[in-house]
Amino acid sequence: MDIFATLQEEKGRLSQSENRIADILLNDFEFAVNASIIELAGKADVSPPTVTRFCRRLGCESFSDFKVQLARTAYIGMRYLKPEPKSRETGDVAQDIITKAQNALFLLHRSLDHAAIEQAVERIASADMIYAFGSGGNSSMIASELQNRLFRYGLRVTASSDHSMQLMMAAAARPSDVLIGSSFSGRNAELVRAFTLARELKVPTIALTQSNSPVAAAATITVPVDLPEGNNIYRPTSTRVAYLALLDILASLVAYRVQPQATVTLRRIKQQLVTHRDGDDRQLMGD
Amino acid sequence: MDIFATLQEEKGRLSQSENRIADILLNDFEFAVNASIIELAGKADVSPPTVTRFCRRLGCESFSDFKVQLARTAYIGMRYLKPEPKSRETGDVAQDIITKAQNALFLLHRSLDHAAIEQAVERIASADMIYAFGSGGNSSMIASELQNRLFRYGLRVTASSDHSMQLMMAAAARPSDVLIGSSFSGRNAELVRAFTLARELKVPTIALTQSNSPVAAAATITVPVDLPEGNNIYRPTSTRVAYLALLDILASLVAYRVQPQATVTLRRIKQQLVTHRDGDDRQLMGD
DNA sequence: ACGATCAAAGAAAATAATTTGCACGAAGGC
DNA sequence: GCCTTCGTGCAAATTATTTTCTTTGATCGT
Repeated sequence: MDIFATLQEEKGRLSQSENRIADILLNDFEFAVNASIIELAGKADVSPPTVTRFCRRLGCESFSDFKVQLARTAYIGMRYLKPEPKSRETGDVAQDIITKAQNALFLLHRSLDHAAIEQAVERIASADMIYAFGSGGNSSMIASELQNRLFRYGLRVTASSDHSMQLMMAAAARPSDVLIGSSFSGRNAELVRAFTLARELKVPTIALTQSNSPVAAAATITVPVDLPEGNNIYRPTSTRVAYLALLDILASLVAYRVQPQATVTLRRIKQQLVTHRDGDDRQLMGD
Repeated sequence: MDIFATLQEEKGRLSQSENRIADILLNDFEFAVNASIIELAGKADVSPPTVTRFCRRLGCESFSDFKVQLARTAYIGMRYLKPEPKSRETGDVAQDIITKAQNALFLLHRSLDHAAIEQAVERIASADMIYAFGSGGNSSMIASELQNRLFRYGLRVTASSDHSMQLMMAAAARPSDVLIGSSFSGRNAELVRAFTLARELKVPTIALTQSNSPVAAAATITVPVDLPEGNNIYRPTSTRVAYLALLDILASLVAYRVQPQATVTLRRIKQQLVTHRDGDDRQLMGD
């Protein structure tokens, strides 16, 4: 499916020569994608047949198939290695932001934990009440977004970005409910406290956060999101885009799970909007 | 730079045979990217040399160069033509959402109106007060996100998703201020009303919305966002991701414009967070 | 209307790239 | 220590691609 993923897997089993080829792919990808098999072989100090065999090993039909696969994946996947943007021109800034966002999506996709997602979906879809917690701009957006998405499917949900409220809500929750908490850093101490309280009360909790973090440790189910961040403080957060995509995935799966209910509720909301001719109605639904 | 952009430009000047080749690229791109020159020529009912000439015309060195370029761009750009996702399996749903989001970013990037962005940035950076308006879940998120981003640079900004408040705020605004309104559909009547009022009061307005829409028409500056939407009502909104990226672009450019001020304010905010050891502090800043 | 001129496109030949088959040598197991 | 297996390169065979040359058909001026 994806060359670099395969390369990762096979890495250990590669021979010396094959490793030299792999190094070129990783280090001078631009060259690799444009080179002929002979040029590539020359640079790696191996014979062309070795390159062919290498391609086969990675699951490609032929060398040219390999190049196409490579070009495909890498347009997205390799840009991370590039340094900071060239200038402050509109075009460059835009390119940088867009590319990083696409990359974040790419990395998210590659690192998704399907089992965790399925567990989380199961819990959410069957909960009597859903509490969505998150603070600090980014995560509070995620929390309210969760509410925004889930209520449409006829689920009972509330969001809070207020630490004190979160604690009180956690105290009020029951084992048939679920707490979903988002923390980009995984170090939101207040959220950990709420999760710990929930655990004592046997209320299941779902964390959307970095793995190996305090928040992750405190949760029943962790859906991990592990992405590198850029270091330009003015330049934000391709991570946020990844979180939104993850939310979309979760919400879509939940929707499928509760479908009959969802269809009815959506119809009712739509009815409501059309009746009132709200300007943004199409978006609210087409969302 | 980008094969499909070039194809667009050259379109008119292509001969019959070359047009047949172009059609195959557009319609059966999967085939085109995997085929040899002979297969492609066969399918287009032309001779291999014609294909070579076609590639050259599009600015490529050779046929294989062409295939690489094609694979590169198209991994992102062409998936729109594909029908709905295959199943409701976690993996397929995830793939669909991620791909659509990446596509939205790709399309956004291609359609960005640099001039409009620069005008908007200029207005925002020099405004005495910024009012960010948006309603209905998606756009209200954009509005609060604008606030979340801009206050960090030491700008005076408030956000509202409340129609009545928006009208009142518009009435209170001055010509040295600016109103920024987001509407995914471009048909938010209340926002149009606020913009119209602002125009009477000579308060400049910036719309983030579809071009050729009522909201766009009512605004002083329109930063257009024109993207196709999927039609699965459970499946949301790669558009939102595009809006967020656009916001990032605007905010980053504004930040550069007001940099000295921004650095000071950011330092102060960070100080504040570190002092209070808020869990998510890194994110708030790394944002 | 006729011929000159030119662009477009294909056929065949030339070239280049890629793959296959085979043989050799080194590493590791018996 | 021998045999097996794997990795590798060489050379030949195959295949793909490009170049060159030629034909076709259209356009334009006389």
